[in-house]
Amino acid sequence: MASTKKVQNTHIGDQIRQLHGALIDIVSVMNRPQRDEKMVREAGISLERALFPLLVGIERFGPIGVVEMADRVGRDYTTVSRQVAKLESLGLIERHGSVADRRVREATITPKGKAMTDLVDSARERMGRAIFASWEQRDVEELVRLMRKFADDINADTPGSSGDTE
Amino acid sequence: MASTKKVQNTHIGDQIRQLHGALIDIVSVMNRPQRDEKMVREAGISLERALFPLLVGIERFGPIGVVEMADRVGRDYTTVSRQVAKLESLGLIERHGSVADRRVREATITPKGKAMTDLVDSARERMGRAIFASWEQRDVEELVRLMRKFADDINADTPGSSGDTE
DNA sequence: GAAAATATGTGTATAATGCACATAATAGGA
DNA sequence: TCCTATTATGTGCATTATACACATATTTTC
Repeated sequence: MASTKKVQNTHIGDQIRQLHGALIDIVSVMNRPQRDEKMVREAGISLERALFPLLVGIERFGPIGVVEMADRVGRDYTTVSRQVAKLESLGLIERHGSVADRRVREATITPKGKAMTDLVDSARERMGRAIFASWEQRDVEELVRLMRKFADDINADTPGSSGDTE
Repeated sequence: MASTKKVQNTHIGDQIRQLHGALIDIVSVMNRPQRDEKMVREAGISLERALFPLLVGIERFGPIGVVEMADRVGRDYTTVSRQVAKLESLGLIERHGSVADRRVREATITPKGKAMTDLVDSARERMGRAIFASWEQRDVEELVRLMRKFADDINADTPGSSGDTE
């Protein structure tokens, strides 16, 4: 029991390091703003760098309030408040007071905003297809399954929005 | 839900969407600055938000020049130039002219900087252990293997540093 | 060796960010 | 019910981050 556990402990430490390394590499590619921005600019629309993640987040998680969104992107909610207002003024999102809680002004993507995220989505899908073309179907399925599981667990492990203040 | 395998094209599109969603969730957790910053602050050191990714990148990829680093984090190299200079003035990294190319001033992490990244590393390992405690050993191995494979392929697919400049 | 390309750095204007503070709505207890 | 604490949102303001224009040093190419 003891010796097995010990070996396993060092092993999992190594695995966590490897996993983190892979994530850094992936995010590194995702971070290159040229891809998204260039594409969007070619579509005749210009959007500030910091606004894009918010637009994508609203498309994905909307209707969503400012505070929850801020927690997701890891920025102060006052910052997000301004940026969401900007997205609204650009006509890319809409906001309506929540019926359940009238303090919340829930943001939803508009068709105009959706058109922009669709552009990026299709580009991402093209890239994904190119990458997975050489993969075993089973490996793709496993990657999706395990990545989803990992995301769920890491989210569950995190106290989320309320436990981490200060 | 739908009958599997039949239309592989739509299936892979769906898988890519799921994968992207999982990645967003994971990055969302990684993005929460509270964890890293709070920990570092508790260690008696205060470090600006934007400097941390650079420090981690230098620890991981160093010795590395400004331009390559900028490409990795997706910021203009003039921005990175200033921030790397700041890290240097804080004694967290060192820079020496490359012998192969004297234009390049390669940045390397110092023991003081390493102590900071080690703090975060150990916190990440603790979190990872907590999450994977309930996982099948085989699933962990598969996640690591496939995530690494995915990172490699996505990096290979990307033209890298030079092919994307406007 | 001259010209083009590359790595780095600085000046400057603009955008982003966060803190202090304010307002409105909800929740919970007396 | 009223009173207080909490939460969601927004604004004023100072600071930081960012990127473009420009400059310098070095390498590469022809």
